[in-house]
Amino acid sequence: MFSKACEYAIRAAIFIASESEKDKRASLKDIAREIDSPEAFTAKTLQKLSRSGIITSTKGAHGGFEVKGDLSNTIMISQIVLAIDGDKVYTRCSLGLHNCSEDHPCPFHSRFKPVRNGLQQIVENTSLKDLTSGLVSGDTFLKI
Amino acid sequence: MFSKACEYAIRAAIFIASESEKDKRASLKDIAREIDSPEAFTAKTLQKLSRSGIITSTKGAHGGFEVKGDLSNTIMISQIVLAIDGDKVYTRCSLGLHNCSEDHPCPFHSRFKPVRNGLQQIVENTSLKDLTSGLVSGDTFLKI
DNA sequence: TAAAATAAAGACAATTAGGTCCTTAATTTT
DNA sequence: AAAATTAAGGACCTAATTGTCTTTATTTTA
Repeated sequence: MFSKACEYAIRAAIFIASESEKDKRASLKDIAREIDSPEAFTAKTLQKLSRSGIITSTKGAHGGFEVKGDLSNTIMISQIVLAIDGDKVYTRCSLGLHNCSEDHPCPFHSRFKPVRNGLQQIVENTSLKDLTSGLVSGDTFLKI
Repeated sequence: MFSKACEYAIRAAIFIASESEKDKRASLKDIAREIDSPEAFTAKTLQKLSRSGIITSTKGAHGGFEVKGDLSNTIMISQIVLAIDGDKVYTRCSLGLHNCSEDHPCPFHSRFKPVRNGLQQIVENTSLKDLTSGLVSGDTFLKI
């Protein structure tokens, strides 16, 4: 579904947002520990999120990553997915046809469409903040 | 979503079923041509389908692959997916947690569940025959 | 100003997925 | 019986993804 990089990115973003709510920056080391991900690889995906403007990074002592302002309310999960995996999750044909469309559908097209659209709706309508609150309340988890 | 191998398997099965309806066997060469897939690689996935009992194969001149009896009515797409990709499409956590469950959910769990279940329902309730009829009638396509 | 702490960046390595090739086995046709 | 046709199987190759390591740049603290 999502690539590993994207999975790490979403989990990392949730952790970073939860720290940002406490006005703390999250260091790469802390992130990797809290989401149980490979540090250097996670760094790469965080760089992409940073370049996409979803998070900001600061070097030096007490540096790290943060979500600026109360932005976590307006950042949608779809933005993270788009930054890392592109839009292929929503657009790709389930049977791998290159030109699958309403006009030229694969045999599975009409049945698969609701699933794909459902996924798209959910990632577009779920904010980073939505996912952060469950973590903060202790109802959801980022590792194991 | 599905692996390439699984995409080819589903497309191949649909073509084979459409030929079986005409009491013809489909040769590997024909299959690869009709679904526009790499021949040798497709052969591997057809071997898996064959070992799983979903299709049967016959060697020698005028041999090839077929769907026996009127089985294409009782073969569900889920069986093909299971034979090639296993059940991870329905079971895997969207954020990659190893033990994600109702008791220990990832932040995306509750939102993602309907999508995953929707997919499962669709592949379990769609038969090979369902997908074959659109092809036979010319309404759906297996390539490009 | 020097040292420490941190992210950025690029080169590299390992793993997995996707794909090819060649030989063998089985069946049919001649 | 010999030749032709087809799938099976194994070894191999390639590309993409995932992951590591080392150096550099930036910032803060001592």
